[in-house]
Parts: sequence; C-alpha cells; structure tokens
Amino acid sequence: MPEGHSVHRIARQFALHFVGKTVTATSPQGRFAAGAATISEHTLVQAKAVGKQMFLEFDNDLWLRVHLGMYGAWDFAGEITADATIASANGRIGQTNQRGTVSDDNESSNSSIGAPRRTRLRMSESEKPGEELAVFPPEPIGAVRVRLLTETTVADLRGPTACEVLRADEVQAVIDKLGPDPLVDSPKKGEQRFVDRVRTKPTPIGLLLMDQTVVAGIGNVYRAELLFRARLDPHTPGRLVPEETLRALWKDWTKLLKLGVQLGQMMTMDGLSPTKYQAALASREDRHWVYHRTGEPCRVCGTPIVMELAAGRKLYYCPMDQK
DNA sequence: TGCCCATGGTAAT
DNA sequence: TTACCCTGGGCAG
Repeated sequence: MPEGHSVHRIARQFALHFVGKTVTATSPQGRFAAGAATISEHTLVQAKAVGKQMFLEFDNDLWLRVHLGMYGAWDFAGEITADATIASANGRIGQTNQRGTVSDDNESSNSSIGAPRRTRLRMSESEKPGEELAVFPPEPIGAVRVRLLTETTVADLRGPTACEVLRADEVQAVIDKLGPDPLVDSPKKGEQRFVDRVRTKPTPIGLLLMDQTVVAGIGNVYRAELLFRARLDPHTPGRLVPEETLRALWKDWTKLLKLGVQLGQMMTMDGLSPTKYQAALASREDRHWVYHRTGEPCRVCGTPIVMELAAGRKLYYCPMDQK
C-alpha cells in the first residue's frame, strides 16, 4: 500500500543492484511466465519511478511496468542496501545509470550500516528486514508473480495491481497520462503543470490531489496531510483555490516526498522537538496531523477531526482550521 | 483463529 | 457507486 515515496525507494534499490546486470526473469506463480520470458537473460538498463509506477528498462528495448496497488510488495534478498545508502544516494539515481559510482561507494564502505549484506528486505508501504540468508537464492515465498535474479541479488514481486511488459512508446503513453512528479519533473515545470491541471477544474481539491493525472504519487495519507498543512478545505473546487495556495501545495508536496524517500516513511508533522520526532518515527504514532485521527482533537485547535467518504476513500480534516 | 480493514486502481453497473 | 484484485496486520473472541 505504497504512496509515491516507497516506489522511488524501490526504484533506487533496483538502480543500485540490478542496473547493468543480466537478469533472469521467471514467474514462480506462473501468471507472468510469458512476460518474464521476453525480458529474461537481458541486462537492466534503467530503473525509473513516476508517481506510484515503476518502469524497468531492459537492453532489448522492452520495459517492465509495475504498479503495486494496495497489496503489492517487493521482497529483496542477497546483496541489498538498507536505509542509509538509499538515502545518501538521494537524487543521484532513478532515471540514470549510476552503477559505477554506486559500486565504488559500496566497496569503500563495506562496514557501514548501509553496505550490501546477504539478507532480506521487504519493500512496500513500509520496509521490513528479514532473517539472514542460509542459501542463495532463497525459495520464493507465497505467490510470486515475477522473480528477477542476478548472481548476487533477487527481487520477488507479489500481489501487484499491474505487472506487464511494454515497448518504449507504450511506456511513454502511460507516463504522458500521469501528472507531474516532483522527483521527475523540474521544480518549475512540475509546479506549472500542477497549477494548470488544477486551476480549470470544478472538482474539489480533495479529489484532485488523489487524481494521478493531476499530480502523480499522492495517496490518501499525503492527501489529507497536505490539505491540513495548507489549512485548505478539501471541498474547495480546484478553480477557486488561489494560485499562490496551489504553488505552496506543490512545494510542500515536493518537500514531503523528498523527506519520505529519505526516511522510508511518511512523516508529515512539523515543529516537533528532536526527541518527539524520533519517538514519532519509531512508534508510527503521532506522525500525522489528521490522517486516521477521527474524533481525536486537532493538534492545533482541539476541534475533533472529521472523517468523511470522498469517492469511496476516507478523507480526514479539521472542520475548524480547514475552511 | 478468523474477521475487518488498508497508504490503489480498474472495470462493470 | 460497487465489485474485485489479492496480501498482511491488527484486533476481537
């Protein structure tokens, strides 16, 4: 159940350990056997995330498109990189092959926390390290749609909404339909695309933020939190939101997304003391202003937080501060 | 142990 | 709007 930050982190894991390597692709579960065969024994050229989607390019001009949806997850095992190195690679990988630079880093810092280890890591909405490996590669666990295997690392995909092989033009068509992503578009261009897409629409801003053609990567948590942080009523039609507010929303999304990629979790609170900040990260509590806080007092004004259904998804907001 | 729910999205109605 | 995809965690019993 990942929002955009998780997908960018997963793409980085692929950039670090799969790009430049020949990959054996299989479908232990069977459902993706034909697709896997078309990319197997080819070299991964690039790993790229746009919004909640990930695209892996192989050297035969085919791409693997993966959308994790609600339940999807990647299980990595073998030589993988934990938090520290992914964060330090921030901004250096994603759409570019950084193989040389990154492997140099790893060789010179083998003792650091983030150095590759023979272990397991589950990457979904959250990340969970597993037990050390006895054998490599490990047996697939559960229904694995696709397994990508190199000599040193394996990635198992389970429960995705989408997993398909596309040509380059088809990948471009998918990306063209998506709204801007702060980690893909340049700051100015992304902001302008976002403003242009919202400003003409009568749709409530609370729905527009969830619309992946308006802005890519925002999910239910970031939606609620961004609106609160802007003190914006979710029901305000897009075209009535002041342009300056839209520009501020975009900048705040950029900030929260980058922080999420760095931390590997959605931290949307500001102004905490260092102690409380660390406690919030460790406990998974008190990380949000309004999300999942129905009936609890607003952290600013004390008014009970309201939850209502909007297009079938739960929308949380403070009826006092956001109007 | 089993039920409900979830940070998505699509297709059918 | 609703059903469905399909998985894991939390929690009631």
